[in-house]
Amino acid sequence: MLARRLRRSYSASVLVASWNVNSIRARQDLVENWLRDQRPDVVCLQETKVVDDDFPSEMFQRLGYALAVAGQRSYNGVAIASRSGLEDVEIGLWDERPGADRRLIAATVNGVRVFSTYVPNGKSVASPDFAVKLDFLERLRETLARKAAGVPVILCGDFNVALEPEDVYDPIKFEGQLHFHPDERVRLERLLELGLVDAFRIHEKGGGYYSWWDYRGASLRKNEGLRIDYVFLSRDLAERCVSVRIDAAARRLPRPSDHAPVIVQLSGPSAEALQATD
DNA sequence: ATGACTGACGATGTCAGA
Repeated sequence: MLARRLRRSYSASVLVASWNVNSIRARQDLVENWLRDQRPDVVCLQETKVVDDDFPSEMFQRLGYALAVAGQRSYNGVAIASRSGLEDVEIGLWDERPGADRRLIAATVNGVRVFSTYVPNGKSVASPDFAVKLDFLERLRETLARKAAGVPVILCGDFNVALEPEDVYDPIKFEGQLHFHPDERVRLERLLELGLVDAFRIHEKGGGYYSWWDYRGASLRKNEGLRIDYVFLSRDLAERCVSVRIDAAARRLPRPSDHAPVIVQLSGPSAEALQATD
């Protein structure tokens, strides 16, 4: 507690996390323990898999988080939790239709526009779902261009795309396959051309760092994973990004999500703007 | 070997995930 007060008082640093939890209800205790341990200021969640009325809101309230949720029955679902308040919550892409999958939510945290997104998996490159995935990435780019131009942005989520060969455990095997097909990588690169930076790559250029490992077989033990969960920062915030880590330990806990959280630490004036006022 | 696990829904299986 003292250390946290000191950090908050003197180092002006905030933690922003993104985590595909693969069902917030199945993961409620694990997430609560993780939040108590890591104390992130802002958390973007994906694959909550629950309608809004059944979201475990009390747990987040108990821990001091304001909450914005966009869920649906069985599948998908995104949320943003913040210890610094949430304003101007918006659900969906800029041209969202009623009944669409719940895959995007945005909220403003002290002047920073925060997005939590769950990009469609695509099923396989040959599937019609792959075209839906490409279309979602394009419309996500349009949404950022229209709704968040010129303001500090944190775009978090499970993008279901590995950007670089270093982001897949076997780039030769994955080339042209789902999660590492040129069409989806180009779509994501175009989105980043709006002026967004992959926070993880600010400080780490090497391979072997992943955010997802298959539940099946020995994927985790052999570190055969994919880095498909990202925190993207607008340039002003990227300049204040002190550290980024993927909390692979959370993937090794009992009954884990198949995704690990990504945690970004920001310092400086923008961080102060994001900071809790407690 | 389009498999292996896991969760939701709601049933003793099917779909989706990545």
